Amino acid sequence: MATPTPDNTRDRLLMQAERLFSQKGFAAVSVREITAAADTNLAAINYHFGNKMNLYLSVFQERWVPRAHGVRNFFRGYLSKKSLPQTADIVRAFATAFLEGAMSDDEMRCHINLMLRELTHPTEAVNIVVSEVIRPMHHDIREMIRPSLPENLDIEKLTLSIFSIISMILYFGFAKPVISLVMGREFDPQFKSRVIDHIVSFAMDGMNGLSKEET
Amino acid sequence: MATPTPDNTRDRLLMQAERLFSQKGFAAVSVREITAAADTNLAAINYHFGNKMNLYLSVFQERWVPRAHGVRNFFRGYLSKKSLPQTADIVRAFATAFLEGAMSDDEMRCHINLMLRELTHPTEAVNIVVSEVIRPMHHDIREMIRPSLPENLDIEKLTLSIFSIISMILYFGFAKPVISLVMGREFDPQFKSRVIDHIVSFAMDGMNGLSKEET
DNA sequence: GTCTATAGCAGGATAGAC
DNA sequence: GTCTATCCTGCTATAGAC
Repeated sequence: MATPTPDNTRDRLLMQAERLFSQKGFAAVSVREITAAADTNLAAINYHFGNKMNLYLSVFQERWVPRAHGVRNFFRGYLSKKSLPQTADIVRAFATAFLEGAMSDDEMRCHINLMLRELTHPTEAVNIVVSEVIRPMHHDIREMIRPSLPENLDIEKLTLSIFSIISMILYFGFAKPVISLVMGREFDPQFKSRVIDHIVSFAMDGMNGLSKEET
Repeated sequence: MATPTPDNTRDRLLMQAERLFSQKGFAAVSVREITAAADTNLAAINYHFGNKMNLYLSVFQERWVPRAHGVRNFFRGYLSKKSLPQTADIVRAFATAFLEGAMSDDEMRCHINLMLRELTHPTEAVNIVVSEVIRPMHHDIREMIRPSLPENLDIEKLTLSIFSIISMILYFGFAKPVISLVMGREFDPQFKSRVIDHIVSFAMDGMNGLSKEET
């Protein structure tokens, strides 16, 4: 099975809570709904996590962060096939890790939804998201790309470009339904790889500007 | 005053509802909170809108859509200064309309939050968002840019590029706090105009690929 | 149109048996 | 660790006075 149901109550609660929170948001999910989905009793959340908010934070600590590390490892594994990765390889690895690697569509949607919710409407969990994942991710990419670029490069420009790449990957990840609607095309594997090609070529051309001297 | 308090109860409800829904989301806001903020009684929402969900939809119809049209008008006004707008002008007008034109920071944040929430967690309101705003916006931009591009252009590529531009503008709009955190820099007007310059140059270079012949 | 009062129910949390 | 029973608060929605 892709996601075997844990035999331990605490883990079942975490798993179902993550699924439901990512679909509906913190406020829209009741503890009754979670405990029913996890096939246990109403008191289980308070016993294992103290309260609902603490369960939400635990979802980030114990499920979201490890999965983000999974994406990071997929990204690194994808890159390690190349002996001397060029910038295009790095961007492709990153886009691939998010859009078709590392996990199933549903899992990715769940993962991105939780993150987006925290970015648009921060709770305490945003600190985990930024410090454990977003900041290290930026650091990784920046240091990987930097060697291919001029030494006197404006670091701020590079960082803005990385944000641009992330913005595209996130948007093409979460706005799939809208994109399908506007383009009149299913988001099937063929289209997905077309999107990745687009992101890579758009980003590579976009980053050309980094090497140009500008006053 | 920037946002004069309407003397009519219905409009006060719409105004406060929009503010609160955009900050916390539909489920996290209670009708008590809205009616209190609108300085009226608990029954007012049911009287004027029937129920809470209908109030939410009315916010989109009567406040969100008109404001989106305001952004569109700002965009067009900005462009009309140029007699023959080039693609760079169009992208700059679009980014400027979202990031520093048309409305205050708070109003823009409110506007984008409502939209993002619908894109990531659609309710009935997503139909309004896509059909009234996103689709027409794509159409406008596509038809404006097209004359500067080769006739045999792959329309799908152009559409993907427009999505990329939108993704950057949205991301730089909603992830401001995270960007400030990662870059260690305030999102002041100076930085904002730097961001717009970045988006324009990244997008222009990114779209270079459109003219190139590719098999 | 506006308000008070309240019905009727779902929410999170807890106590205490097993 | 697990469960049932229950508390009490807060919710949406409505009835009916003014």
